[in-house]
Amino acid sequence: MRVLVVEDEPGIGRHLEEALTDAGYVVDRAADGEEAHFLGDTEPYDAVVLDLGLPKRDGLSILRAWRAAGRNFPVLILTARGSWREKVEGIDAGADDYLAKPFATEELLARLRALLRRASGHASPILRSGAIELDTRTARVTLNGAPVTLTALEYRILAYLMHRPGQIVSQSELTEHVYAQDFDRDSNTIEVLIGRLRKKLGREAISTVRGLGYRLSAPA
Amino acid sequence: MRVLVVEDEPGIGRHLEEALTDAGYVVDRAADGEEAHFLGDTEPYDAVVLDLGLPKRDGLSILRAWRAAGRNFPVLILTARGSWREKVEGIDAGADDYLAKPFATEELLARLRALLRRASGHASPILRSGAIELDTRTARVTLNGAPVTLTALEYRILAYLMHRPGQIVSQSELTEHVYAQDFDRDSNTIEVLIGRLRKKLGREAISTVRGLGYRLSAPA
DNA sequence: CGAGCCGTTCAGGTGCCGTTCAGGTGCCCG
DNA sequence: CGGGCACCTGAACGGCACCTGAACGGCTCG
Repeated sequence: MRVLVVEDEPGIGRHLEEALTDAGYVVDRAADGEEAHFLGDTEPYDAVVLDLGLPKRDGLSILRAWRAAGRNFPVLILTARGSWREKVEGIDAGADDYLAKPFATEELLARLRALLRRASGHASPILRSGAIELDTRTARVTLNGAPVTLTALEYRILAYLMHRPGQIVSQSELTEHVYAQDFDRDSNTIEVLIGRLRKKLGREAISTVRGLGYRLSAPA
Repeated sequence: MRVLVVEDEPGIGRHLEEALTDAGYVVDRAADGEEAHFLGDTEPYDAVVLDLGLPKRDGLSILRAWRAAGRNFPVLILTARGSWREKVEGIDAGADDYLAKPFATEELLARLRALLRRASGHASPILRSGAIELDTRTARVTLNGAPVTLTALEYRILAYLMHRPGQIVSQSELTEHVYAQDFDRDSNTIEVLIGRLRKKLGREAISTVRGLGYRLSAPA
């Protein structure tokens, strides 16, 4: 899952970046409004953490611009303590959740998980697909109840696929969501990793649709 | 386990701090309402001991604010003798237990252990994970019944891990809960201590999840 | 003041894993 | 039937996250 963090204050920003990276997300960071606007418009994020009160351009106006342009990733806004006016405006502008500063990092992680879950239409933090089960809270995967150990990248790829069960996911979509900006393109890393996932989860767990991409579970 | 003590009277405060530190907790201290509010909002405490009747800001309103913001660490409030009104209000505001002043230090420690235990979903004051057993009352650890002597920091790390069995705990999460505020970051102390724990408890007792953190007991 | 304990630092080592590469397989086209 | 393209696969590499042994230095206690 790839997340954009928009936060001008360096300290909080770095802290967020680290916490999210620790949690296994791919993180891009924007320190001012213009950069944020551009990145949110061009890169396919799975969620955005947006601080209001930025230099160069107000967070709310960026959010409205994104929504007007049809960008519909979930947005979690960070507001100053107790300023409920901002919360209301934020919700109206299209935010999905808000958190008052200062906040506990663990709470932000929990809410982010909830947003990602809701955005992909799941009710539970545990994703299931056939015999495969993935717990987004503990980053654990089991096959027929037996634990499977995955590497960090294998896990990210599987998690992305399981958020879109049955859908075809192209290789380029995968690389965009599993890596940060600027990633060398012509490489077959994804193919290798898909291969390793199949070895661990069973060949039929992931089917390939020639010319289009990959899909979870057999076409049957 | 990291605990916040909110107490304005210097004598009692120092006494509490010392007793809790002796018992192996990491203690932060707040002497007035504003500081307490801020710390509870920003730092990831495992429990809070909260005296009502503070300068600058009332304890109950702080508690309500924390709860409204979704902070759900267990809170033990200290009330004046026999003022059951405060107790009722405290429970309503989201306290988990109360203790009348003056109190016996032993009792406070016992109740705190109970709160921490409940918060992490354990029924017994004795935590078990495979062959390892940790008694939170006496701070004793045994491996296959044989006593193991741990240093203070080793014990804290192990206790935190055992409160979250099977979950991945990142290095930064460990430092946040095992040390007080402001701790020099780029250092490999945690790695060294994990290494020493493994030497005492068996290499497989703690498994490392590369890039994410550590976890108790092998995935098998 | 000296001894021992313990948390921390440092330097060097190890092994994992993301990546690359070379060659193979099977599908689709003519 | 043959060639080409998309994808697969086993092996190997190399960087970096993590490990480890040793030494340091602050602290407590006799």
